[in-house]
Amino acid sequence: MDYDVSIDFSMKYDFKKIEKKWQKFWEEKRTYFADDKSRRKKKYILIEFPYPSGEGLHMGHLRPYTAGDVYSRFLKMNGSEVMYPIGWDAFGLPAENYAIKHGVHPSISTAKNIANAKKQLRSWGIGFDWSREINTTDPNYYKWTQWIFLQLFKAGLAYEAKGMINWCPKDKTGLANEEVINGCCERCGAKVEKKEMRQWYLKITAYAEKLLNGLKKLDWPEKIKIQQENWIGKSEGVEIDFEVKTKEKPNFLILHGRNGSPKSHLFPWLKSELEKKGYKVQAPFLPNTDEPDDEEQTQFVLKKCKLDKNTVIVGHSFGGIVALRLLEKGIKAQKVVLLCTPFFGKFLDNKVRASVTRACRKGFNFKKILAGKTSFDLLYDTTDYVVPLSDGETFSKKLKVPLNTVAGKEPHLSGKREPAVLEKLSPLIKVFTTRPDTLFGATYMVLAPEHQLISNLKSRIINSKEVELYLKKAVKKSDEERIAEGKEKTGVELKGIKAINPANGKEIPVWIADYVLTGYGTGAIMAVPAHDERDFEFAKKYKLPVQQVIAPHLIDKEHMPQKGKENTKRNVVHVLLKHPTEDKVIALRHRKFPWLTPITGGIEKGESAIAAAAREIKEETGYKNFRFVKRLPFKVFAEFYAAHKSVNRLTLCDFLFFELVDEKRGAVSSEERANYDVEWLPLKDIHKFTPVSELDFMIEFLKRGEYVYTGDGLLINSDKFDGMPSEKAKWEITKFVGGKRKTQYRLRDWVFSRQRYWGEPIPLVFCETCKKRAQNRADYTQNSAEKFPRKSASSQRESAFSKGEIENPGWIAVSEENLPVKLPPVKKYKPTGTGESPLAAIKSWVSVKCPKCGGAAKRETNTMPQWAGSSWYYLRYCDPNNKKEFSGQKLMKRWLPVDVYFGGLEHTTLHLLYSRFWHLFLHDKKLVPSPEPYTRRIPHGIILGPDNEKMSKSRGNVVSPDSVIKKFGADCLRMYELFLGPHEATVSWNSQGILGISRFLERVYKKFCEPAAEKSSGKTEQVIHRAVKKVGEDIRSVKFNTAVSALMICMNEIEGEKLSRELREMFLKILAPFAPYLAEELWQRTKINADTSVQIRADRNQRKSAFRSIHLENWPSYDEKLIKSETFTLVIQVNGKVRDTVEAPAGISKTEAEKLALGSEKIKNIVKPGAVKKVIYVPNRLVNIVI
RNA sequence: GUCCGGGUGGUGAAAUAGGUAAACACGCGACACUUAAAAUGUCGUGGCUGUAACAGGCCAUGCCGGUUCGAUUCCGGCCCCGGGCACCA
Repeated sequence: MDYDVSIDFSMKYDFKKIEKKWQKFWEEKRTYFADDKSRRKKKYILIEFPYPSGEGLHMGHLRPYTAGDVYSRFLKMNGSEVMYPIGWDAFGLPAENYAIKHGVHPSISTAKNIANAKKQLRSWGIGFDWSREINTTDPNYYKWTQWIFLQLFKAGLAYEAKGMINWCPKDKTGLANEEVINGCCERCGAKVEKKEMRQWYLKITAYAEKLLNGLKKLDWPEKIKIQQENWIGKSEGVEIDFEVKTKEKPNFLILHGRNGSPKSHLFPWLKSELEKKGYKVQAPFLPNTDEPDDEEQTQFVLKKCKLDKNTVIVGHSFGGIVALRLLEKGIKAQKVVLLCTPFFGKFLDNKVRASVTRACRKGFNFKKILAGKTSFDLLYDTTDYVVPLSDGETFSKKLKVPLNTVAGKEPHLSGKREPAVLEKLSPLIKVFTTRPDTLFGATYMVLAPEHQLISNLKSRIINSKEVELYLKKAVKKSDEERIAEGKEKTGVELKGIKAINPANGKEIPVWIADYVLTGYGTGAIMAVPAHDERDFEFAKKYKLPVQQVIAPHLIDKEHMPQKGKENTKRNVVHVLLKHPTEDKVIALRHRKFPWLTPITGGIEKGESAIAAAAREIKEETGYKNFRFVKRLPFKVFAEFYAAHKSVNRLTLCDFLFFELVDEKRGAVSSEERANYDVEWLPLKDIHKFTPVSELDFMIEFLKRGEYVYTGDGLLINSDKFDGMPSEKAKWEITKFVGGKRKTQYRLRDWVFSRQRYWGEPIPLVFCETCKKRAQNRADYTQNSAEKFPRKSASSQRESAFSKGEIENPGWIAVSEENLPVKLPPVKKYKPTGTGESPLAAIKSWVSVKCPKCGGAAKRETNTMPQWAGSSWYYLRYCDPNNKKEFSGQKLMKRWLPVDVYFGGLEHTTLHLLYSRFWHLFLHDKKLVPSPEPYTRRIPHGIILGPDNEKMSKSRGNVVSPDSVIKKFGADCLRMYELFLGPHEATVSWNSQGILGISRFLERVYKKFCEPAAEKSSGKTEQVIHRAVKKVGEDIRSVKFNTAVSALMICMNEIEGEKLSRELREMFLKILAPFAPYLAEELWQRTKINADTSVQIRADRNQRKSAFRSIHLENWPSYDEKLIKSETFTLVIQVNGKVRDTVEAPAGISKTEAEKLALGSEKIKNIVKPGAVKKVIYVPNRLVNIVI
C-alpha cells in the first residue's frame, strides 16, 4: 500500500502524473465497488460487455462506457448504491478468428486480449466494479450457460431439426435469422448461402406473444420497441381448408386390422366422410379377425373386391400387411396407405399376438412390392402402445418414402374419428390469410416449393417432370439470386390437380412458386389477384383470372351530391374522356361550388352502359365525335342522393374510357350549361385539382393500365355477402367456410448451434437405445396408463424422460452434476466447413456413456452461438461467484432489474431479443424475480472518422482512444466525446475540436491553483448554483453535450472572479463525473489547502487515510432563490417582429409591460398613437403589439 | 416498396407544453504579448443591403402551402439523407 498522494503545486497540468496516481488510489480503495448489503437505494447500470479482440477496445466502446460512467457517478453522488459491472464476452468468432490468424489457441489469445482491454478501461477512468468481473469462457461461468440451456431443453423449448438454414461460407458456420443483415453475415460481411443442415433450434416463437406484450411496459425508445415489434411481426388471420381434386378419381379399399371390423374404430366415420366427398369406398369384413391369417385375408380380398389402377388401399395395422401381400401378388393400385402397420411383430406392451407375429416373420418381398410403381404413404401414431414407431421407420427405409407421425385421438389411431387419416386420403390445402373477406376472389392457389403436398400427390401430377425441374431450381436459388432477379415471380402449375374454393365451389388451379415461403403460415396461400399486389403480378404473368370482390366505398362529404342532383338509378357509369393528342382528360367544374366531377350518368332501362355513356358525353360536353376505348375492370360504390326517399344511396359504378376523335362541339343541354363548365385537366397532376376519389381510381388505372385495390370496401361478386363491409365479411365468410382464427408471427425459431470450436459445448448426448424408448413414450405415461397398468422396470425409467427428450428421441441431457461439459483442449480447432464442428473429430471426447441407460452414446459436437453467454450475464453480475446456482435469489432480488442499459442499436433484434427471451423463460420458471431484464434502454449513435466515414483500418481514418489519451489525457478524451453531439446521434470525430476541451481543463486547473477566497460575489454564487442545476438536469436526461457546455459557460463566467471554498467544492463536484481525475486532484488540493492552516505538515499516511474521494461525496444542492434573477430582458415585438428589448423587473404585470413597451423610443417611431389593436404579453418574456 | 429517424452558419451543434434562431465549441479574421513562431489573452464573426461612421432595413432553420398576434417547433403535400425490414399472404 505504498501510493503517492503527494501534491505537486506546480502550475502545470500534468495529466499523466495525475491520472496514474488516482487510478491506483481508486483501485486500492475499491472506490467503485457496489455493496450488496448497503441500505442505500440500488441502481443497476449496465453496458454491453465487450468481446476482447486483438485490436483492443475502440471509440465504439468508449461512447456507452463513458455515458454509463457519468450516469453511475452521478447517481452514486445522489445517494444510490450503484452497481456498474464489467466482464468479457469472450466466446465466439472474433476471438476464434483472431486465434486462427495468429496461430495461438483461443484460450491463450483471449486471456491476452482481456489483459490488454482491462488496462485500457482502467486508463479511461471508467468506474467499473471489478470485483464482479465475469468471463463467458470460464467453465465456472459457462457451466450455468449450459445449465440454462438444459432447462430450456427440458421444457421442450429446444429441438433438433433438419432444414435449410443460413450458412456463412467464410466463417463456416450456420447463422440465426437475426444474424443475417441484407443477405450478409452480421460478423464478417460474407454473402450468406442456404444449406440444409441438422441444427438445434430454440423455440423463441413460443415466446412471441410474451416478447411483444412485455415491450409495452418498458421505458425504451419507441424506435427500438417498434423494431422489435416488426421483427416479431404479429398478424391475425384465419386458416381455411381447400379441398384437392385430382384428375383420376381414386376409389378406396379399407382393410381393418386384427380384432377390427368395418363397423369398429374409425372405419364407419372414415367411410362416410369419403363417400360424402363422392368417392367409392369398399370396406369388407375380413375373415377370422381374432387371429387373422394374412394369406387367407389376401385371397378373400382378391375374390370379393374390385381393384383397379385408381384404387387406394388403406391398411390399418394388420390390414396393412394384407395390403402389401396384395402388391406381392402383382396387384396394381394407385397407392397404399399403411396406418400403424407392424413390421417385426414385437409389441410395445409385450403382449402376445401370435397371428400378427407369424405374418411378420414371413417377411416382405419388397422387390415385388416396389415393382408395381405404387406410391406409398406411412402414418404412425406417436401415442401407440402396440406398434413401435421404429417399425414405421423400417418401412420408410424399405419403401423409400418419408414416415409421417401424428398423435392420434386414441392410441394406435383407433379413435372414432381420426382427422389426420382423412387428410392423408383426401388431401386438403390449408392456407393462412388475413383477408378471408376476399375468399370469393381466390382464383388460384400457390404452394411453397417445399410444401409436403407436392410429394404426397406426386403420382397424380401430370407434369411431374416440369414440376421437379422447377423445384430443383427453386431450392438451389440463393437469396442473393432471388434479389438479382428483381423479385420476378416464377412458378409452375400442378397439372392434374385442382383445388375447390370453399366459398363458391369453383375449381381453381394449384401452382407452386417461390414467392410463397415455407416458413410462414402454412406454406400455401389462396391467391386473390384483384386485391393483392403479389398475386396480381403473378396472375398477370401466367394469365390467371382476376376477379374483383371488394369495391371501395366512396364517401366524399365535401363533394357529395346534394339535393337537386337526384339519382335513383341502380347503375351508373363514370366516363373518362381523353384528349386526342395531349395527356389530358375532361372534368366538369361546378359553377357555384368549388369542385370537379367526372362525367356521370345513369343507365336507362334497356340501354347499354356504353350507349348511356355516349349520351352523357354529348349532353354534358357537346362533343360529338369520340370512340369507346375500354371498360375498366374495376367498380366502386359511390353515394348519391335519392330524392324520392331523401336518403343517400349506394350505387355501383362502372368506369368507361373514351377518346375524343375531333374537337367539334355541338350544343350542351341547358341544364348542364347552367351548372357546369367543361375543363381539360392534365393527367399528371390531377390530384392538385380535385379530391374526388372516383377520379383518383380512374387516373390510377389510366396511368398504370391496371389497378390492385388492397383496401377495405364493400363486397361484390360474393353471392349472399354482396354489399357487406369487408371488415364484417372477414368473420362471416370465415364462419361460412368453417375457417379458424389464427395468429401468425414473422419471427422464426432461433438457430442455436454453431459448427465452430470456440463456444459452449451443447450439453446433450445421443443414445440409440434411449431413442427407441423415448419414441413410444406416451403409451407408458399418459394415454394408456390406465388401460395398460402394467409397468416394467424399463418403463419406469422411461417415464423420467423430460419433454425435450421425448420431443427429440435419443437426445439425453447431461446430468447437472456433470456440468460443465468442458471444451476439450485440442490442437485443431479450425472450422471444417463440412457442417461438422471440429469437436466431432475428437473421438475420446465424443464417446460417452448415456446418462440415462448407461449404454454407449455420443456427445453433441456443435457449440452454442456467441449470444448464449450474453443472454444472461447481467444475472451473474448480481452474484458472480455462486457455485450452487447461476445466481442467488436474494442477490437478484437486490439488484434486478437492470435500471439503465446503455448499448448499441445493432443489438435490437439480436442480443436484446435473445436475452429477453431467456429472461422471460427463467421468470416463468420462477428462477428470476423480475418479469423483464432491462427497465430502460439508452442507445447511442456511432462515432465516424474525421472524414465522416465509418472508422476502419482500410480507410485509415481510425482514431484510437489510447492515442488521444497520450496527447490530451483521459479526462479530455471523455469530455470531448460527450461534447461531440447528442448521445443518440451519429457524430464524426473532429481532431481540431478537442482543443476546446483541452483549453477548458487547463483553465480549470489554473483557476483552482489560486487559493480560495473568503467570500464570493452574489453573481458568482448565482453562476455556480445555476450550473449545479443545469448539469444535474442534463445528466438525468442524458444530455451530456449540453452538460459539458454548461460547465464551460460556468467556467467562462467565474474566470477572474473570487471563489469561496464552498463554491470551489460545488464546481469540482459537478465536474467530477466528467473529468474524474482532474476533479479528484483539485478536490484533494482544496481539502488540503483548507486544512493546511491547522496542520500543514500532516503525516502523509494520516492524510491519506483521512482523504475521501470526491466521487463518494454528495452531489451539491442549489438554492432556487439564488438562481432567480431580479430582472429579465423584455422583448418587444410589433406584429411578431422583434423591434426592441428592455430590462424589466421580474414578475411585472401586463399593463406595466405594455407601458414599458410603448415607452420605448424605437417603438414610438413604429407604433403611431391609437394604432394599437391588441397587445399580447407572455410573462417574463415578451410583449407583442399588434397594429 | 414499407416502417422509423433526420435536414438549422464555413464545421460539430444549441433552442421545440409555439415566444429574442444560432448558446457552447471548432475554424476563420484583427489586435496584444514575442526578435520570431507556438502557446496564451482580448475583440469580431449567418447572408444581403445601407451609412463617412453609428443607426436602420430586408432575407434566413430542405422546398411549397396552411393555422396563429407570432412557426425551427403544430398541420397538409413534396424533395433529399441515414437506418430497419423486405415477396410474411
